[in-house]
Amino acid sequence: MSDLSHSLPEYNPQAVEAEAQSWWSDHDSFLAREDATREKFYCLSMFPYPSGRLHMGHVRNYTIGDVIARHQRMQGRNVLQPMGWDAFGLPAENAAMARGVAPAAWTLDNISYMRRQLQALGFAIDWSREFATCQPEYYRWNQWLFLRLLEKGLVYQTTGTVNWDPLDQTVLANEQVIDGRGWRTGAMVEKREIPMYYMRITAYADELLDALDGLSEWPERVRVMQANWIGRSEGVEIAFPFDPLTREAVGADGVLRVFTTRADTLLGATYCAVAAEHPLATVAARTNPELAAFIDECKRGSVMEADVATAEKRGMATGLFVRHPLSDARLEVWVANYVLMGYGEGAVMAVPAHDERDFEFSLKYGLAIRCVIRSKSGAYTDTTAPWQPSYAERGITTNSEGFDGLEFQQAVAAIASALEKKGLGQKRIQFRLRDWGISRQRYWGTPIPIIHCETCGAVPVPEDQLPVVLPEDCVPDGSGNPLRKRQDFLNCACPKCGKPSRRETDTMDTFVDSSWYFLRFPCADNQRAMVDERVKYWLPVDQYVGGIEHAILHLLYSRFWTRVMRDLGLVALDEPFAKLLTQGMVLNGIYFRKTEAGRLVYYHPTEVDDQEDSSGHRTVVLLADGQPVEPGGIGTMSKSKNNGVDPQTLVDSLGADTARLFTMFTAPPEQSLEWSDEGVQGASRFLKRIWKAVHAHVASGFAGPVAPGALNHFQKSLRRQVHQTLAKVSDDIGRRRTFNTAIAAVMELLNALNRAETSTPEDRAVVQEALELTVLMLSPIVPHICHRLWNVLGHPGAIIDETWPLPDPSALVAETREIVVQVNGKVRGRVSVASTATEAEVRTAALADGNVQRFVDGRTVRNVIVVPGRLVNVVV
RNA sequence: GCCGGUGUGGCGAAACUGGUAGACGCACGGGACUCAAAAUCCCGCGGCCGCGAGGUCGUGUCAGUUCGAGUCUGACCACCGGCACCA
Repeated sequence: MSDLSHSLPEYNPQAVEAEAQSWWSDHDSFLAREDATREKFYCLSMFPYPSGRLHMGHVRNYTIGDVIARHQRMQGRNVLQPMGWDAFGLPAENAAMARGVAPAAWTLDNISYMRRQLQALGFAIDWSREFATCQPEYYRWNQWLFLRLLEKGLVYQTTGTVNWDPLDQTVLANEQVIDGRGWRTGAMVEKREIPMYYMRITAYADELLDALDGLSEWPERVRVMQANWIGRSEGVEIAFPFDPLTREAVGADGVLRVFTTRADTLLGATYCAVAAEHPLATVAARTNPELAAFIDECKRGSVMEADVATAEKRGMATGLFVRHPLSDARLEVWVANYVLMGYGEGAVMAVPAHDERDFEFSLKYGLAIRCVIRSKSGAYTDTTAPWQPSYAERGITTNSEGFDGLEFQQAVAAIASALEKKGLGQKRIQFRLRDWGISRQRYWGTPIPIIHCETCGAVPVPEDQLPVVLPEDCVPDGSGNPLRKRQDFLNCACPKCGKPSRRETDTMDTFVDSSWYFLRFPCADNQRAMVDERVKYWLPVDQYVGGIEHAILHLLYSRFWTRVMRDLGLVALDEPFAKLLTQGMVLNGIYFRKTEAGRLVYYHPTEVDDQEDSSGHRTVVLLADGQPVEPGGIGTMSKSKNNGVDPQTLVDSLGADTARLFTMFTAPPEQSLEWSDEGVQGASRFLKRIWKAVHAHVASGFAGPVAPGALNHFQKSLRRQVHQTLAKVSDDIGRRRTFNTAIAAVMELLNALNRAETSTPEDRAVVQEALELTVLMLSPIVPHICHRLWNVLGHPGAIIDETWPLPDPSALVAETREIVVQVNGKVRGRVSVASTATEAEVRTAALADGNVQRFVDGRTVRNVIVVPGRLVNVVV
């Protein structure tokens, strides 16, 4: 064999990959055609934002999708795996500012580069269906559907809060606000209320929540996150009537409405708190400059929920009062920064004894604490200080006038009905989910099809004037939306009265684009309709693959949008994605130095020497100067941390198959994946081993078919392993989607094959069968090398058109089994018994084992537990 | 802060239904081949005790359930993802 190996052809990934790819392209292998007679499989990976080059997250995402698609194809399904581009968005505008190129040109360049990269990775994509969301042929349907929803009242206009940079006079995205300041100007960011369009996703809240139960093929964690996001809660809306003083200030009679899930604690309310944007706060601020200043300050804060929730609790009394709806006590109204205008009524009743936030707030400002719930478990008897989580438990009402001694449910019911009688409250369901604000004050997006006329107001663009085409030659400069300076875009005639009018310059959230792109792939060539009957054949998406970071927003919006289209009669579908796989992030080491100015400078892992000596002492130095660098742990590959790995370099050096194999082998798909250059080498080494094994085998001629009856013990046992591996790999790829364990099993098999005898024709027949099955099993994962090796093994056809093999059941039968013997739960021996052995025989054999006897000897056997085919536990 | 996840050798991980902890790979150590190196092939590789047979401890921490717990329950700690204008 060593003589032969010198003459074997070398594995040259570039040549092998180019050959396979041109075969696929010459034969249109990936073209998907509708065929009602065949079972379809729509395999979709989340389309990329064309940021410039592929990153490892893309490689991982699309390899997972490709493995599933190719495996399904081999199982005889009619597979559609399309690709498109999520082409609108902020990075194009940032690149435009940095380089002075128009976002359109930048985006299109990126797309053509990244398309070549995807092709070089050998993904089985049907490119005939490709589109980008920045093409008018696509986004016109965003506009069309927007107008349909406007008619139906599912789109409406109201004000929304945005980050405002006072120097640049522009709206900032959350990521453009750094420590409360504009990223370019450094000016303190303000909150500003501006008119925006909203989609009424809350109208579907119940359905979106209930349908989660039916998504049995979605990861549990995604369903839980979505359910919490929708956040249905049953509670009571309570009206606190204005005190005479408040009536005077407001100039009218009225009530302060709050929503609470804890109506049982109503008698413990000692004050009310409203958000800074609440009308009562505005009224009070008119005559109170100090309060006005405080409200102003609150409005300057971040609009992000995380910031609001972690900010120190602050507040100020308004001097206005309301009356307790049951006790008629006078309660003061406070403005508090922990009350969100966007949830419920923008006001809460504060029960310091039984709510942690209210408790903290009342301690700080010396407000009354009134305990009205008695602990069922006896965890506490009063709630004065300090806070314990048990204070918020549901207990028994006490100190609550006529409502004492009731359990949670009864208390809520009794108090709600008392309130209802007085006309001061009723049971209500509240969702945490808010309507979806889709207006963006940005250039690179779908224009909102509205015309503003001085006489007629906001007028929808008539259908025959769609699409409203976005001019593609603008170069944003950071000071507001460049569309506002484009007279040719702005000026138009009012569709109603014909007077000169102005076009809306806001564009749509890019989540609109990604909320229905999967419905467009089946019919991307249709210029007359948004979707057509081909959607019925391909949808739902059978397997959707994408990052866990999309678990809530993108997936929820897509589920909403699909239902909206269903209700417009456009599709006959509730849920767009039958099965979901959320892949983990790709991580790499982080290294940095702190400059004298306190700024962090990040170094790429390849620029750093990171070593640990035998005593565990870690030395990290920069290769360039030998001076120390700080290790920053491990984190998501990103530009900002300078720890990304360019897939292109890897594909150019070791090949696409190595890149694919490494990402599939190193971690299970749902977990995060740590980059390792040594691991990549290992993947490449494995491919070389397979290459060599196949060539070495055929170098001495092809073997005949296996004759199972003629095999000796060793041949049988090897063949059993081959078919066991096939069974495991089929299950791992097809059901469990644990590609890492599938690959590990094939590696084990190859190790066994390399040790196998190859002297007799029977030996060689078993090996030939094993190599053929190995190449078939690996072909979805490393398709290029398998394409070649299949031919080398003597098959004239292409492996992509082969059928997925089935294990031979007769090969799986074993004559003996090894049983583990434990004494008191500790392994003390192993015995080999016939597969057909009875429980009594297994038990006898176990007790007869020498080492087992040592531990049993002289003690009483109390119990013997026999787990058939696995182990025996002797309890003494 | 809230919601979700993760935690196992020097490292990435495996153990799928409560039943042999560490498969497979990486790194490392030893050997073969070589003038030498690389590549390749073979062997070893959780800690401690023991010449060995074997023993003993060990799955983030602390408790619990069980004949038996990485797996189930409760409390806690650390890290990661999302939090509505990044996509």
